[in-house]
Amino acid sequence: MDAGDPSFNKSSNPYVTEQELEDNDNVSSETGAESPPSTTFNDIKLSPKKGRRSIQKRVVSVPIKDVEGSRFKGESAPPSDSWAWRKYGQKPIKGSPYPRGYYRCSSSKGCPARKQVERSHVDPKMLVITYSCEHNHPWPASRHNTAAAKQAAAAAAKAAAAAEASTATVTAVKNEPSTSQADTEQESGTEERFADLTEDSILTTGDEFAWFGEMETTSSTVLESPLFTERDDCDADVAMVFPMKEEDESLFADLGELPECSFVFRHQRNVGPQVGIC
DNA sequence: CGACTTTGACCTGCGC
DNA sequence: GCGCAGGTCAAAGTCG
Repeated sequence: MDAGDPSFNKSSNPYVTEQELEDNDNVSSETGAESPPSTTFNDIKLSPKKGRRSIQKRVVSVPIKDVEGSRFKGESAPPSDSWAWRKYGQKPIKGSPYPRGYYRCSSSKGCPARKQVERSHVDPKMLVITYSCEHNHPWPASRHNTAAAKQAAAAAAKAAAAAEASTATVTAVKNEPSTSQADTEQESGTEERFADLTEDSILTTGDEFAWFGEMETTSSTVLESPLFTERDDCDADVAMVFPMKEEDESLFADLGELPECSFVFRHQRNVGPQVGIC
């Protein structure tokens, strides 16, 4: 399945919403404008630019509290995900009071993945993360397979403890009575997203960009959130089911060996995130 | 000591 | 062609 397949545009994350983005400049404002207290994915398939090959992007917006427990307390602290990222630049963005941080995947040599992290200037409580990767480039082994990975994992472990409280941040959004329009929209939207979580919403195997979804779903905050136990939808195409921490270990072990093999994340009520392996 | 962040400089695309 | 803005590079400093 090609990354351009419509199914790619849907995420397994029940809290994912999708938006059509024309370009990067719209990313922060668009996602921030909506600023639902949920994760937002946007897939962007860019034409070759600057002599680069086709680049795919996915935009994720996360509540900034999710990352407060991490070591990054600056303007744009990236939430922990399952890969190692190395910051290689930061630039002030015109029209935004917050700088944008540029991160490169350091999970492996030659890793093409990059991400940009910035605060939404519309909603400073939201972080807008743009993942990008060259199309057709296999996703490398997770950071767990590298020395840096181990170091990062150690740091992540620390952050995880600190992030434990932040997990409740997301949870509270779902469980507490809505006090704002945004909350109301988010909650109703959640149900819609659940309903919309069909076959098409699965990041299918063979799609080297399934990791986009994976990255977010493996975010410690999101993964541990009871939000993902809300899903009540069990399909036979789920090959494997892991408790989150097990998933972390098993998934990454396999990833390094099967870069071409993507994973399908499903989130089911009372079960938690699920991983499908082709 | 290696990996990381910071930060100013440089490069490139785009609009005028 | 010029200037602007976004993106990247690379040296220096920091951290574990």
